[in-house]
Amino acid sequence: MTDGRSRRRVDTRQRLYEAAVELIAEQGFSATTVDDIALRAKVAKGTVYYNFKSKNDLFEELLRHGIGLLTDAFREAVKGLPPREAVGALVRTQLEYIRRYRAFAQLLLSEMWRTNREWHQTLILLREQAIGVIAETVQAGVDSGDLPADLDVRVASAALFGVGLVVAVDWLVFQPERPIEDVEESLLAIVRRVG
Amino acid sequence: MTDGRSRRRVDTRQRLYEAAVELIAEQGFSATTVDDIALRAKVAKGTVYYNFKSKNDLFEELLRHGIGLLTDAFREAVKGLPPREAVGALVRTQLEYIRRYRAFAQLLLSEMWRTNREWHQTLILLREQAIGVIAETVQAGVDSGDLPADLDVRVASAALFGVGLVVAVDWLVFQPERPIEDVEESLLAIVRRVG
DNA sequence: CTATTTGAACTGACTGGTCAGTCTAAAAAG
DNA sequence: CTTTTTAGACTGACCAGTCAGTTCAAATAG
Repeated sequence: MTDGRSRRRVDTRQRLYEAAVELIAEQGFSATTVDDIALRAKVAKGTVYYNFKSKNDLFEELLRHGIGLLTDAFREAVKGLPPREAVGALVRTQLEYIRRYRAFAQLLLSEMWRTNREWHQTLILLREQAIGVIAETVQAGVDSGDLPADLDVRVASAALFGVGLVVAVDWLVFQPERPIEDVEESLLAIVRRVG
Repeated sequence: MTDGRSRRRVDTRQRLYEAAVELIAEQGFSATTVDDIALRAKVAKGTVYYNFKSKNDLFEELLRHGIGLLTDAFREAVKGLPPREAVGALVRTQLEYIRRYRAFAQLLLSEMWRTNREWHQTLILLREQAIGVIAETVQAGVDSGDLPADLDVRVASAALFGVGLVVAVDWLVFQPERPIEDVEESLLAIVRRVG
């Protein structure tokens, strides 16, 4: 499990993830070649195909991996918090995540609303997963009376997720010099109605 | 060029725009081939190259065309309106625009925050153009005291633009059966703090 | 301790297909 | 007449995926 062999393999896969995520964030999936990815990961092309069954497969696993980290962070952030504070915690967690995994967030923003791609079904599932955690929190808020009873939980949660993504990525791409506090404040100001 | 002598040519270009925008919205720029575009536009491949100097060029002109329409609509919408109502009018206009030019909005959402593509500079300029109109309105609101004086006009305008885009496209892609009124309401609820 | 074996991990040249862009000659439109 | 469109063959670059061969690290034997 953790002997030298598999440690090496895990390491290689990690390097491939990192190379792929950066390139795809910048150029998009189709414009990124497997040779590019291998080159940036400092690995032979064959190694990519030893570790993943196709370019598509690499990308799907990448999506799973990245969104898995995000939903874990969400769950951790709201654990034991009362509804009112929980929504704020989700926003801060998302922002923190996007700052840390900037390239992944950029990639997600670009590919999330694309239909007609092989991985679209996977993405729908993963989206459900992430928004699901938000929805639980929002629902708890509605139940406890902290949030308005007529709030459409599904729509509000999806909007919350999308808004955070777009505002944060816009910040990273077009105004990276602004401190994160400003962005957090803007985002919370926009979202205060819901949260 | 557009003075009636070439009505036929304008028509062909329009058909090419429409074909390209749909395909690129679904699949992305790189995954869309020139042959596909020509086929869908019911035009010979050579005609594409008679009208545009390259695939890239076609795409850039498409961006200019689409964002031009949006900024025109923005300007028209706020003409003569007091600041308070003007922001609401912008939101409604953007939503209306996205409903009408769904594919273009989807494409914009996917390509807007991509760096390292040939058209990135063009996109920055066009973004400035659209957000500029919003910023004028927001600034007028701040000046007139309708909006808080400490509001960062630039950030707020960019957020407004991005939020509208992502919420509307999310609606079109994932919940198309919902009536537009719901979405407008959600969006206005989210944005009420700013507008 | 050193030598040998094993299978997992990795390599990179190669293949078959795809695609942007070119070109032609001729037809259609205005 | 000129401008625009057609049909489609062609080229050269590029690229996903393959595969026969190599390296490596750990296990086992001597």
